[in-house]
Amino acid sequence: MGRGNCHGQENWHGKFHGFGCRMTAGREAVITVLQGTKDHLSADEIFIKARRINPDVGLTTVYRTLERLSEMGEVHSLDSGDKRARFELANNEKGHHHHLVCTKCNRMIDYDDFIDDEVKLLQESEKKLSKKYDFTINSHLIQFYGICDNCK
Amino acid sequence: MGRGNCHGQENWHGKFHGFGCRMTAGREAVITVLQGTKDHLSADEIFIKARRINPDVGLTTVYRTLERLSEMGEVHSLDSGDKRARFELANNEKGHHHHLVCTKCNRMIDYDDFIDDEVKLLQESEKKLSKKYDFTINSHLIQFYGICDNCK
DNA sequence: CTTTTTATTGAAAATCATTTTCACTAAATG
DNA sequence: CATTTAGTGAAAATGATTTTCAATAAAAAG
Ligand SMILES: [Mn+2]
Ligand SMILES: [Mn+2]
Ligand SMILES: [Zn+2]
Ligand SMILES: [Zn+2]
Repeated sequence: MGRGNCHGQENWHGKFHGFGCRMTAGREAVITVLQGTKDHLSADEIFIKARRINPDVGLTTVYRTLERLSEMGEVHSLDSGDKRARFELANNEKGHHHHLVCTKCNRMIDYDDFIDDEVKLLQESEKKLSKKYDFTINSHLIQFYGICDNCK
Repeated sequence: MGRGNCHGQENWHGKFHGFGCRMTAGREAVITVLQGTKDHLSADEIFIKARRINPDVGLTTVYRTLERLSEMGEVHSLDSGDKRARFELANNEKGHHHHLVCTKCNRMIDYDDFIDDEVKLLQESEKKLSKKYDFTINSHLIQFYGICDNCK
């Protein structure tokens, strides 16, 4: 029956190879952690979970892997207002979404409601702004800040 | 002719007093710097400019003043993607605006074009999202990321 | 104008997430 | 096997921000 890679699983080995990189045990652990959570984890939190999968992984490798994956466009680095970065897979089942950010516990809540309207408006703005300010727009950020249900 | 404070100048002494704080030479220097620039300066950049006004000001005082003013709602702390925070007066002649952020030089460019449409959409989203997610929304952030005219 | 109270200060040390260094290992290639 | 190059963990370095602490200045009280 062919050679693996059924069930829509991603060919990470191939993706890395395309960037002149190798798929290693450490990187696999980091990716497994990212695939196995709905949260927006910090490097440190990813490190702890990755260690449960492979106790040999070092924090340095977690940072390096996250940076590599960001460069490859496979991971998004998020700012929760906390001083540490948080990460999520770019291509997850959630699709394009924005975040509600709790200023008390720094939790980031996904939402994709009304996002089509938001994106449509942003695209119109982008077109006009990029012309007016001679500014090449590559991406946008929308976040709402406040207090989450847990925190009130 | 009364006692000062004509010409729409703000009564900083009174503002601080209202928060149980004192108006000092260091704080005045920081505020003067913020009032005198159109840029979005880092703490360090504010420190350097403040020193030209009052050579006795310390970097610590700059940080403390910026935090105090943020608590008072008089200063906005901004994230340029750079690792250091940038600051602007909350009540400046610019009014409510958003930013284009250059990912190459980290410059933040003000814009208020089309902002009414943006804000209107955001307010509608806010209403629905806060109900659906039981999330109390206090503020929002919109930024566009890309390459500024200087950098291309 | 004193005295007392309390906020503010600068310098130096501490914090803490992230990055860099370095000597070593593992993978790929021939 | 021999060579080349990517990847590694531990420890050290970095750099923005915060904290500590003893000294000072402003406000309030007398
Ligand atoms: Mn998300
Ligand atoms: Mn601005
Ligand atoms: Zn919360
Ligand atoms: Zn630029």
